[in-house]
Amino acid sequence: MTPEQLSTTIVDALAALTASGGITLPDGVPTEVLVERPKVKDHGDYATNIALKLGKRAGMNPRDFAQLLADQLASAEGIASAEIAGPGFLNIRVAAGAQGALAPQIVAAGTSYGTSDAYAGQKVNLEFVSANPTGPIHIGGVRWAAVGDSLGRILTAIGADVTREYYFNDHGVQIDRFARSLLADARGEDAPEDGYGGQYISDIAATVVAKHPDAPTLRDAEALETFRAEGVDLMFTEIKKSLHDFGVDFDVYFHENDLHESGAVDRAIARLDELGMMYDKDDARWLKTSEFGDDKDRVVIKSDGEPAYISGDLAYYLDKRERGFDRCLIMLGADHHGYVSRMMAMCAAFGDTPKVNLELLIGQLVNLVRDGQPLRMSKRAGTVLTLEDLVEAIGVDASRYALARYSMDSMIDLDLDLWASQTSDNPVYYVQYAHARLSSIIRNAVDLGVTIDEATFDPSLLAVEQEGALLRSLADYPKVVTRAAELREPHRIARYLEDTASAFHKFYDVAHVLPKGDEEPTDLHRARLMLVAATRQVIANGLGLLGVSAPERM
RNA sequence: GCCCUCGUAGCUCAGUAGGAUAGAGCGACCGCCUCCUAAGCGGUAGGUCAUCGGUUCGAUUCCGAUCGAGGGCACCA
Repeated sequence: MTPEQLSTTIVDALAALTASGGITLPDGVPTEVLVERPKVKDHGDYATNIALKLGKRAGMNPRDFAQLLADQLASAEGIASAEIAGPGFLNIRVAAGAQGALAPQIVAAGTSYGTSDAYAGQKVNLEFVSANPTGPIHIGGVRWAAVGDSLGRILTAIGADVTREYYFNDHGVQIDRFARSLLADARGEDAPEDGYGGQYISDIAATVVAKHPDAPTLRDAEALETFRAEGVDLMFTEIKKSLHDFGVDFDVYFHENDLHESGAVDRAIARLDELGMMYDKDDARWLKTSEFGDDKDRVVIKSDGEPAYISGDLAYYLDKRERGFDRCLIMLGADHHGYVSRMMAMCAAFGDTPKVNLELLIGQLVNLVRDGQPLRMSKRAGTVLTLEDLVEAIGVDASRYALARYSMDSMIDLDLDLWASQTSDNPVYYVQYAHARLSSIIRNAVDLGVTIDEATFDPSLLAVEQEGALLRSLADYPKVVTRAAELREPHRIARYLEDTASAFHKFYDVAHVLPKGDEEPTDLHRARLMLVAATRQVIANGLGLLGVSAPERM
């Protein structure tokens, strides 16, 4: 019995009551009922406030309504008891057998347990990281790498056709600065005032010179072009590699330059012109974003005839839509939140629906802390904290878990000492340890001749309180995945795994799974082993959604 | 000045499709290893859910104001 099944059971009971004339619902019987896990254990396995919601509509005291529903539910299959509490809550206990039946279902479903078809048929474009190729991925971008990739996995799990996309800003002044910084380094000059510093600039410059020994001595324009082209290429390759090593691979690397060279920008502007969204003023061309909630209109073509930055965004968005994406999600740091209203306005100007066809996910920034002191970085000074630095300090698993574990709305201070520690302070180990313990039990079961078999499995044997709690936790998983996907909140998966790992450790503490000493395997051993196998599957599936490994041994 | 996010236990953070006694980990204190991994489990202590007001039968959750923290407000990219 999962919460979803219980919801259905309650809906059926409401329908039966309506049919028998016991209650009258003016708006009809709801299609689903909110079923919660009560905070207080004494309140039962599940609770619903449906009587409070519907009582008034039915013209009844909520408690009377709840009483009728409780009586009806008492005879429903899988329900052990239904009691009224407080103003009209219904506290429900599920029969032990009904709960335990889930375990073999999970084992049979395997990696597909928790997946659904909620987003089946939807083409989703997920853009994240998109760091400029002017330096290594720094700490600001790493959060999106971890969270974005995880979100991609989660959306895939609910049936979406996900394309991970990286927008490569290889056009404009930042690239010029990068090229000038490389050239200056190669010529042994100081870095330009507005340029980039750091060892990586010297390394790249040296690599370019090794390939083109005469590059520094060329005329400025030619030299710059050489360093630009080669430098961007090297940086691009390096960024791809470090992301790959982090477990993040993109389906599409989209180059901004292509938009300008292919005429896509002109086409997008022409399209908006047709829609009557453009006008000329002060020798510039403007987009009427203020008609759709932006603070003011935005310049698309500057008075000098050059396209403004937003022109690339217009073309890029249109391109995504023309490639057939129903939903375009873009993950950005808090320093970009000012773009939200203009991007939404741009979406509306094209005649699309903001927040449906285009969604901007804004996440707060990350600070690294070591020995209680924040680590400050400066691009100019070259003290850049990179993805590699983080991985070197705490490893890929801990990095990804730590970054995905918190709500994107909250700023996080990542304590490197904590996340590097191999102790219980460290949440990623707590979850991974549960998986290792589960794996160990399953390994040992083979040696002891305990096997799982759905045909002989007796769910009613899983009657200990901690077994019920663990089963209910496993039953929550599909809903957690759906919620995480719909709310774009991967951290819910991590928190869920911690809860489930906790439920397992508690179960482990009170229920010995395998036969001790010379004991012969019993049905109870086999039933518990089934629960262990189901739990391991769920934790492995959840860790998979976070891109974190599920170790067999620790 | 305007806009966005946040403010929950000593610390780091969950939770709010309005609900019953607000949760976890860490830190502190006290316990638990002849048998499946003690990277674990149990217990104690710790809160006016920033403040004030509003809506509601009911607000940590929704709305408004105030205070505090971070970020952002170009014909830059």
